[in-house]
Amino acid sequence: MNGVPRSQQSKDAKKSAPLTRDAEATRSSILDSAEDEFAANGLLGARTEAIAAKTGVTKAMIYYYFQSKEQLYEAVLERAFLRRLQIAQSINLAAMSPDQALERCLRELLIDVSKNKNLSAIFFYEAVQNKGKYYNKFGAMSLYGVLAGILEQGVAKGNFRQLDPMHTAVNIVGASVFYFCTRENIKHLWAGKNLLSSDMVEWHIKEAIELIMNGVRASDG
Amino acid sequence: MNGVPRSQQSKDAKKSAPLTRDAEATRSSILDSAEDEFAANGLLGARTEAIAAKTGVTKAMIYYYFQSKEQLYEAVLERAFLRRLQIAQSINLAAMSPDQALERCLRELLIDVSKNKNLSAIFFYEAVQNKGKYYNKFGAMSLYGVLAGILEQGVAKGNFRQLDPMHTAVNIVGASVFYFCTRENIKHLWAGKNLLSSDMVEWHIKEAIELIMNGVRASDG
DNA sequence: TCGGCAACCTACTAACCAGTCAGTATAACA
DNA sequence: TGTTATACTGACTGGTTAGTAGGTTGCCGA
Repeated sequence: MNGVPRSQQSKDAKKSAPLTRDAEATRSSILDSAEDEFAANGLLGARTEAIAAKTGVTKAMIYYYFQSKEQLYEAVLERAFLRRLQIAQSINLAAMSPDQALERCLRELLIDVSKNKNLSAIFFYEAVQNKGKYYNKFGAMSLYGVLAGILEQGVAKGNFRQLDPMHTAVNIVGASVFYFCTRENIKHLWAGKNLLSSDMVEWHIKEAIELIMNGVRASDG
Repeated sequence: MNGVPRSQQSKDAKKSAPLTRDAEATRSSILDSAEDEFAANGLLGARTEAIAAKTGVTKAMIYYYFQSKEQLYEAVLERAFLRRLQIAQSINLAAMSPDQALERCLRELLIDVSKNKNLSAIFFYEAVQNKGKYYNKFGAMSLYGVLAGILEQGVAKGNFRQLDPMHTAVNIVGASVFYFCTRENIKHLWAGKNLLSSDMVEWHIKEAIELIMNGVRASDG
């Protein structure tokens, strides 16, 4: 039974259990639990005791690895954004037409958000509750810049209709992530179905991309 | 100096001041302050002391008029949704074409959300943090039903392309309200401009409606 | 002009929560 | 086998917060 902390050994493990006395695994495990807690309740509403309990360690461990609740939150954001950034940078958008670039960019965003169930809620809490205070350190807003750039080029080349790139970029992100953010609220529209199941996610991606691509395309394109 | 509670008299009034010993005015004034506080921090993060201070009364008054923080929250939701419902019901959508009905519906929603600066944040917190627990009492989800109904008819009549009405309704709401929810985070995209100013709101409404109407319309329509 | 009640306040409690600290257990190495 | 660094714990503190008990003030009717 190596790999499970004493307080959780021989019990039903709640989450990815850290290795016994494995600093790196414990740290990572705290980050996992913290991500869940921050996604559910935001920085303000998150309880350090709840994070500790979910990890299977005592609250003191949080302060052993992270100096404060705030710094733990920043670490969660940083980890989530490094993942996103790696995905975004792996695509060579410059080589594509605006049409292809936008669709590829959207599909990548939607897949990423659907895979990491906490991403959309953390993103939203950070924007609404913290007003982007911690985000801006990680250059997270670059997504809008990338989208607006693609849209601007598309307008110039005549692929897209006369639209405002920045407003449209914001509205596109809204159309894409709203489904994930509010999934617990809207799921009864589909009779309580799990909106993160692969068929529902695929369906959303299809509908979102169709709405957006038709929405930006020039009518004579 | 009638109309101002003692604790706020001869001071700089912070908000809509209740009348002295005017129960109805005080109650309404508490609701105003509570709406601000809940919009900023959610049910969990809201502080009753902050609501009391903003109103210019003591915390005990909140419990005099409302039995608990939770019931105060429900009262705030109810008031906000009665306003929305009245607006929605004042339009005779049945008499319009799907195209007209959708555009009218969206314009009305966007104007409403832009006028009540708290609406989008309260909506968001309720959906994400409370998972719609309190919403559903007021049939607030009817918005999705109305939109999906219009879309379904539009598809049947051939005005709109082959789309899924429910998914599209959700994505449309996302494209419309995301701007308002995240306004404090995205405002630096417009050099810190106030995104609720009338020219910015009009611009957003124009861009959102164009994106959505083009997004749903049949290409041969 | 006075009695009663509705509106309002002061001062409190019990519970909670972020953060600390003194100390214990364990792995790894001498 | 003993020493040490580090992972880890339980029990605590100070500050905060939802909610309450009981007293005070001002209005209105008789």
